[in-house]
Amino acid sequence: MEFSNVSERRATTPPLGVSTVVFMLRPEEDAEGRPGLWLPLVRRTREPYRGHWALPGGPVRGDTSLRTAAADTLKDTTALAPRLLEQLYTFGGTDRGEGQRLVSVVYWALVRAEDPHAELLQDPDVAWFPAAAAPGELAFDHQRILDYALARLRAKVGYADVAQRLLGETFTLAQLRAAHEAILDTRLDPANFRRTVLARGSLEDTGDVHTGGMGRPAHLYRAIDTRQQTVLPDPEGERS
Amino acid sequence: MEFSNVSERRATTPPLGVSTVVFMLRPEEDAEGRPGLWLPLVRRTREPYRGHWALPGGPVRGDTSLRTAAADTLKDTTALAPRLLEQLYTFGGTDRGEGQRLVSVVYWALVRAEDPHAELLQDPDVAWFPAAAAPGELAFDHQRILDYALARLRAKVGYADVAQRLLGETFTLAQLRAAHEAILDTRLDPANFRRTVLARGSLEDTGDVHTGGMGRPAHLYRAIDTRQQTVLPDPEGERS
DNA sequence: TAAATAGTGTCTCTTAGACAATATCGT
DNA sequence: ACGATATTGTCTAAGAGACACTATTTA
Repeated sequence: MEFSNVSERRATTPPLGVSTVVFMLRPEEDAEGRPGLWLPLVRRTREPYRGHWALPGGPVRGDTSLRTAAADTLKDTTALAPRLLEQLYTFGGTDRGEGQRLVSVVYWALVRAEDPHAELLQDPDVAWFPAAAAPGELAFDHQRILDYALARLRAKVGYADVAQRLLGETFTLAQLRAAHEAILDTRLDPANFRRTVLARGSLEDTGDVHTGGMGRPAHLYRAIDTRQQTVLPDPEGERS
Repeated sequence: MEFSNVSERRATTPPLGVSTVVFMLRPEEDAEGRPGLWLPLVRRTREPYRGHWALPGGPVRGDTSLRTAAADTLKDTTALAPRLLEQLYTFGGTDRGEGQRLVSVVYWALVRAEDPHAELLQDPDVAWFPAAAAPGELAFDHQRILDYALARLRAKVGYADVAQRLLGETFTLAQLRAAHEAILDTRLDPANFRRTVLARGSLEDTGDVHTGGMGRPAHLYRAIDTRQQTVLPDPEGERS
């Protein structure tokens, strides 16, 4: 962008980092037998906030885009490719905790619950936590960032086809509904949910059914990407 | 935020800048006698893109917040305090035009149409342009940024009380409707607009009427800030 | 008076939600 | 058969939009 108004640029450009709020649907049942939203956190090994949990992140180097930097830190922590990766907000207040100035471009991501747990549990400094009950006091302003990411996710799930990214290739409407319920922390009427989500036109009936469950078998659906976007896309998001 | 995963930070942190898309409602009538959306641009005096128009902006110094940096550049160009200043998006691709890498945190702002024109017109390198018809080829990726800002504004005017910030202390519903029409580039039904906007509960009838116009005098309304926010606020936005 | 704008009333259509009713599976 | 879940049907309430109608000013 270059600087249109100022003739000299001082050597005081603040350091720039990327952090990512990663959400995953943990299929293990919670108290009421329903899946829940979890996120990975990293324990800080240095001051400030040594020992506190923090969002995964890292510095931005001059030769990588912000989005790539976010994707890289995501791969480092979860070893998964994000099913959704969008920019959340850039935090650049002068006092975001313990003195030092840092500008953080924060992304949020959704990943599928496939295999990451094992290797993560080997590292005691990386762990998954319930999104609504982060452990103790998070480092810096990360609790506020997490709250904002959750609020954005909750808002977005109401009008965009987002929750599907938490699930596998095919899924029943009950599973998709469980994902919505985990995000919103409410119960949704199965009948109305079905109509609402089908009306969006982003689901395709595979014809197969999911048998083995409790009651009547449910049809399996697949996400189809609707090329005619109705919502504002991330301007630097993935091309397609 | 500090870096949780990476042990060393390279000295390659990209330079950081702020730019702002400023919208103003120009009361001078357009072809059909209606106000229009305008924005200020700055002519580049250096390479690259010398001579092209660009969004006003500047570097971020280590001791100012991003929001403050945006407000400062706004003051430099329009000499007005923004009635609304929100973060738009952070552009940080590796090739945003003509080589050099720059990360730009972009804000968008609304200002009232009061007095800025005079002093701006004295500077041939700062000028106002219709938002929908920016001059020639803008520098860098600024045309895309402008498009995105317009899209966001158009989306937001549908659910948030934003257009009022373009007007003065008191205004008629016809003036507010004209602002909406300028933003959306459509005509709105006066009757339905009245009901919709009054239902939001953010307007207060002053009791006074606006006389001197063509037909029946219209009541003057005032914006009241509804403390119970229903939309997601800018997380680093103004406290209140 | 006519023209113009402000403001009210009404009608239709769509959508969200509550909730009843039916369908089809495991046990 | 019974319990559980899937799926469909139906009813109501709220909101958006089209449009007729009334009210009050200037010319």
